[in-house]
Amino acid sequence: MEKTFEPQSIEKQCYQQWEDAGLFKASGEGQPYSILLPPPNVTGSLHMGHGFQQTIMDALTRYHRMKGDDTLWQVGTDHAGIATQMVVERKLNAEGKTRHDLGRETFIDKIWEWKEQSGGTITSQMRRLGTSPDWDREVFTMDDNLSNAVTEVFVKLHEDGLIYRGKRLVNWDPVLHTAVSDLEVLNEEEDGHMWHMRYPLADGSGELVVATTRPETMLGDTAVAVHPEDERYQHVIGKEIKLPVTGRLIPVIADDYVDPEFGTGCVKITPAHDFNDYEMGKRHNLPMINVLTADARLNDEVPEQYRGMDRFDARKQIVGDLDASGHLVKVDKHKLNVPRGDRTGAVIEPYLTDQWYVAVESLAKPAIEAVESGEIRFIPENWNKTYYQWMHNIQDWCISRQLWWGHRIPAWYDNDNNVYVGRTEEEVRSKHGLDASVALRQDEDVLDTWFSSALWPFATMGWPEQTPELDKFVPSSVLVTGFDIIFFWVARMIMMTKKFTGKIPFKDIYITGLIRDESGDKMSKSKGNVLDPIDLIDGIELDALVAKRTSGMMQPQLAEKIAKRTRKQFPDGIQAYGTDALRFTFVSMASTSRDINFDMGRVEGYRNFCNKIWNASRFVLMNTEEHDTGRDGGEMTLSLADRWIWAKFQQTLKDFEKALGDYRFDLAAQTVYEFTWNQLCDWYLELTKPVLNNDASSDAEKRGTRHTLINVLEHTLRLLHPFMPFITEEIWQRVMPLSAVKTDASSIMVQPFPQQDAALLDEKVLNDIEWVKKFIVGIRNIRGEMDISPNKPLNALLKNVSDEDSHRLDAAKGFLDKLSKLESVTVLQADEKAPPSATALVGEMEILIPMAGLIDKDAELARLTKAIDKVQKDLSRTEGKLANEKFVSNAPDAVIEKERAKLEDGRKQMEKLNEQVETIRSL
RNA sequence: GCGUCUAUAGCUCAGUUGGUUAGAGCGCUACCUUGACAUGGUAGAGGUCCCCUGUUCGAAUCAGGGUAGACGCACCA
Repeated sequence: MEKTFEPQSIEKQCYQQWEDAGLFKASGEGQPYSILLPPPNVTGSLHMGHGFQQTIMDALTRYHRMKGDDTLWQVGTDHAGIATQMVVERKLNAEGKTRHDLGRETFIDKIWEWKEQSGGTITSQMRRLGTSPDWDREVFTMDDNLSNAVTEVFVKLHEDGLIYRGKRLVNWDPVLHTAVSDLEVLNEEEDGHMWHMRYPLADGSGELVVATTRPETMLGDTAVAVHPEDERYQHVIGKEIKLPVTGRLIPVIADDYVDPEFGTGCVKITPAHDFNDYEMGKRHNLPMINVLTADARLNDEVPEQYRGMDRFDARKQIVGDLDASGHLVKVDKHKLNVPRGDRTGAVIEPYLTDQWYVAVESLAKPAIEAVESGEIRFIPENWNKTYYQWMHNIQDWCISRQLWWGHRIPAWYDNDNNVYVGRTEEEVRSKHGLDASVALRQDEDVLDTWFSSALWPFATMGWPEQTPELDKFVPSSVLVTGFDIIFFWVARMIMMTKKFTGKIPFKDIYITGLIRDESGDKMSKSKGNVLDPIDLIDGIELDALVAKRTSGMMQPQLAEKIAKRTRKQFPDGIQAYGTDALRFTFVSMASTSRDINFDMGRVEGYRNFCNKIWNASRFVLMNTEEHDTGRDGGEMTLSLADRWIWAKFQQTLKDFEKALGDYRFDLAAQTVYEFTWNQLCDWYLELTKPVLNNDASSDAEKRGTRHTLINVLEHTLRLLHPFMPFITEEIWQRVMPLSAVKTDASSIMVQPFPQQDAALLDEKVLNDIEWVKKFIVGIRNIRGEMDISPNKPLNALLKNVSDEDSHRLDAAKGFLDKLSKLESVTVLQADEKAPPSATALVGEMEILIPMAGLIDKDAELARLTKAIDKVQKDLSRTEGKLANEKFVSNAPDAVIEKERAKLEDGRKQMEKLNEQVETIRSL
């Protein structure tokens, strides 16, 4: 094996072999276990969030596959209507064209072209990450079978009266020229103004002052409202206002909605351009005057001088005109929430249009119950509150989009605008008896992307066909996703899957945190703090990284700052850490917290961990290759250390599986890291040396230790495999032939996961080695603090040796001599006097290292004083507790027992330490 | 306005139903090229567990109230 681990040399080849061998497919045997990949944007590329979540999904998939489950990770991509259309449109714009220049058909062809060209990016990046979904089942939301499912669902919901078409106020994105759902609108507080305007009464008897943040909407005002009990305005209710600028007459109405305390207590009402006003308009049968065009210019409903003006230009103009005519009272600065489209950032306008809606109330009910009953479980649990809050207040879902890229709505209109819904035009014609003489045209709109995503759990399994997969893999075992799409996606999947299959879509919903940069900022292009998972795997030169972060920016003026920051943070670019290190970093960061600050230091640490595994394996192979490892039998004697490492392995395995069951990947990672590095490498490998490098060891002893070495490593590789697939595969291929494993299988990934075996968890052995460790550490400690070279052999004297100590000493003598470099160990008799020494305590046994010529008196005194302080501190606490009668009478016996033992222990230690101090002082 | 979350070492984070000497990684200090590994080893330093009050024999952990921050939903023109 190479001296250092070089991931890039093995990963790609390894993956290819797995995929070629068809190892990612469900086995068809065992309990079904399945995970749905949240379909990424087909033309997107992998970001840290994907890397994070997919690593988790892959770890679960690999784990369950090894456990023998019938494991399917269903993969696929999403057409991402708005996002994809925007990308292609932007490319067109760069050529000086718009989609309208091309026309619908040609434009859609262009998008398909773009999909062909860049559609493989994210799936090939997933392969770099080592993910193991069943690629043969990969689907795309616009594939025929998924599109059929979409149509089927639309038609059925329409038949059930749960999809309807209606003219309503919607959130309109004037850049995209489409309606968007409530969820796609972000409200942010921004600085704005409040304009106070004077509205004269038509009869000349006075005026009312109204205030607005959007003065241009006054052109569409159809009333002024006051509170019905507002004494100031009783006399004007029912009178008419002569609307400035337009001269239109509008009524003064009374409505509870008006807050008399706010402003003047008079509100201008614009039903066609404000959601609250719209409701009031309906209550009072007010006319609804739409004054805007689709791109938010003023339309022909307004006085001529404003027609065709952009809404914000018109705002200035109108304010100016009102001022000039004396209708402007004042302008105040005002903070307000501005609704913006989540894709475009454009200010959203409430806009009166015909759209398709899903009536969600009846769908929401079973979806809420599924979570309330515990059938579906959120992890962490508190997310169900977020879910309930939204579901209990859910509004009908506007599903039509005035886009071209997506599933076209299966509805047709005749020339009288009668609407017919059906799977095809033929079906519509035959169902409604419309012959060829009736011209039909299909609805121009497409469906919200999330409409098709909502069907993911069953559409990917072949629905509406009744397939075996539908039976087996619905519900799936766990959904791994971010909290940002609980409403967009998770809730809607639950509703749709319940409605169309009667089943829940998944049992567990594991909500991951959001990956942020090292200081907690969201990673974004404009902040220039984005990390590409592939760059962490392969490494990237500084210049290339800077170029990447500063190219294609929406705000090029930020480029310089970003370049500077990047050069400062990564003066040497980013090293190639390899996939396994990155994956281990991801799992180790997956705690319950909502934000995860990505720390490069962790990746480096886990790269070192990979290297550690690599080198430990080199050691094992060096000592087992061309040796008898007992693979084919032969007498074996296991050393204390051999039995101990198996016990430790079992402990680790148990903790690991518990953590994984709780979705605590961080704890699972920590457990295996601690075992591998601190137990296996730091102790066990060292403890094999006294056996293997000792001519006095018997063949059976050597065979036993070699057998343990190779097989514990083999087990550890399988334990680590779900998190670190590549390095474990690479090493396993060399280790397996020496181990007890006899298999035809070509890969570790289809080996069984290690089995828990309580019989190996030998408490006595665990305690014995703890004693050995304490012994060795005690001596190392003396060396460290006394400045005695680690190489200098020492003679140790032992005092106060119990029978147990004595047994342990016999069993572990070889370990002790070697690991703490002892020339001799002498047990002192009870009455024997010891020479002045440095001391370490192992329980009650004293290790004495005679000081003659070695040890500095003051240093030893200082060391002892420190030890005494520590013990004393503890002792006083314990004494205090036990002296407290309330403690003794209230605390559980076990706790009291523990404290008593501690007290006794502490006292004995104190005694020994004090004796030592006396001895040293008397020198 | 309603709801959720966070605060522990210089940094990034763990800490199970209340009982630990409050831990890990990175960083820091000293020593060590010992035949797996300097991407390493050994030993160490480093904490007012955000603040206050309470419950309790006992609180990082539970309750109440603050402070600072993050987020979601709904919003008064």
